Amino acid sequence: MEFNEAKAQFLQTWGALGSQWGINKTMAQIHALLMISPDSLSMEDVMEELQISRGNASMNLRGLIDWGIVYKEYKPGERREYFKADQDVDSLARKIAVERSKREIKPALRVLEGVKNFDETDESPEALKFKMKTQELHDFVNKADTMLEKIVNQKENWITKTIMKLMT
Amino acid sequence: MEFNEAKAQFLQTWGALGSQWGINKTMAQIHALLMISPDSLSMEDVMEELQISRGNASMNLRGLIDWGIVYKEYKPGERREYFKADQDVDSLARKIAVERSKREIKPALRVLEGVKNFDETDESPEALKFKMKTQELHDFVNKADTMLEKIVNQKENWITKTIMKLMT
DNA sequence: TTAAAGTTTCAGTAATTATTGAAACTTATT
DNA sequence: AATAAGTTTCAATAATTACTGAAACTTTAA
Repeated sequence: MEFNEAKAQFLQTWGALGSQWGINKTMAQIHALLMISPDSLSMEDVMEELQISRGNASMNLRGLIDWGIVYKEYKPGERREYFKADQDVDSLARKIAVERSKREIKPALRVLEGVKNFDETDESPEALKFKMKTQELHDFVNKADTMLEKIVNQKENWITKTIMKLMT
Repeated sequence: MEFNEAKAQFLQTWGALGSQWGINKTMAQIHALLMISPDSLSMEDVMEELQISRGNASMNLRGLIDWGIVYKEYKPGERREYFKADQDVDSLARKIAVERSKREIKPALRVLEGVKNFDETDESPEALKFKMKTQELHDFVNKADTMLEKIVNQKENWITKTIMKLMT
């Protein structure tokens, strides 16, 4: 296997993994590309490598910057912007976890809170079961979220550290 | 807020959460519906409640059974099949975690393994960086997967137990 | 062995999500 | 202040993914 083949397969796989985990394919691929590039890349470079349009590149680069995992870089004397991926895999994962908690888990928790005690007077079996189950789910999602926070808040190398703790 | 409103909102939210986490909306909604139902439901019931077609109901119920989180039930004397959700939220999450690891993480790991040592002789800066980064990512994904396994293998109430351990 | 009750499959269609490409906008340079 | 280099936006379109509905299939029971 030579370099370009390996690279294509990697970009492909990382893109697929991304879309399974809620990040769109192109965004994941751009990120992968920036991660393996020794130097930062211009938007043109990204468009060229991944064969995507300017609009697509622009939107997804912005998305990555919003996630806080890609930075703009300005080269002295150069007009155009260059992009660079956060090189630390741990910090990458930490940021993703924090963002997804904020964007998805926290809002869902709020809905569950609202819904679980909807009408104190309704004591039909359906209503009781509903209250019970939504309470349970709320507690569960809440615990999972708390766990995520704890894992993520170990300063560096959190995965290793957490595995260590779990080794008992 | 009265029951039906709360229920609709819950089904809605759980469906959205599902699709963000890689389970399709209808599948997540059927599952949610079965979880809050005091009795098991027939396919007709599910179709009726969620206003979906027979084909859709059939496929997604099968999907849920494949995930191992919904069971068929046969009522004595009755011809039709009834469906029932696993009632234990912990075991639900555990099964999802195990399945997703099997279906998505493990295959991605295999690709990363294949790709990270593609051509021993290529020592261009691009190739070196690529090797380094894919190695790093492989190690990371592998550790995350191991962590998931460890968390999941604590027999019951794994979230609570894991949080306890992390309390240090 | 036939009919009735129920379930599955899948081609066609609908809904959703991602992408393009060109125009509008911004910023720097002469 | 006009031009050039670069970036962003967004309506139109393409690609993907999910859903329908009817036909084919299976199982049970008369």
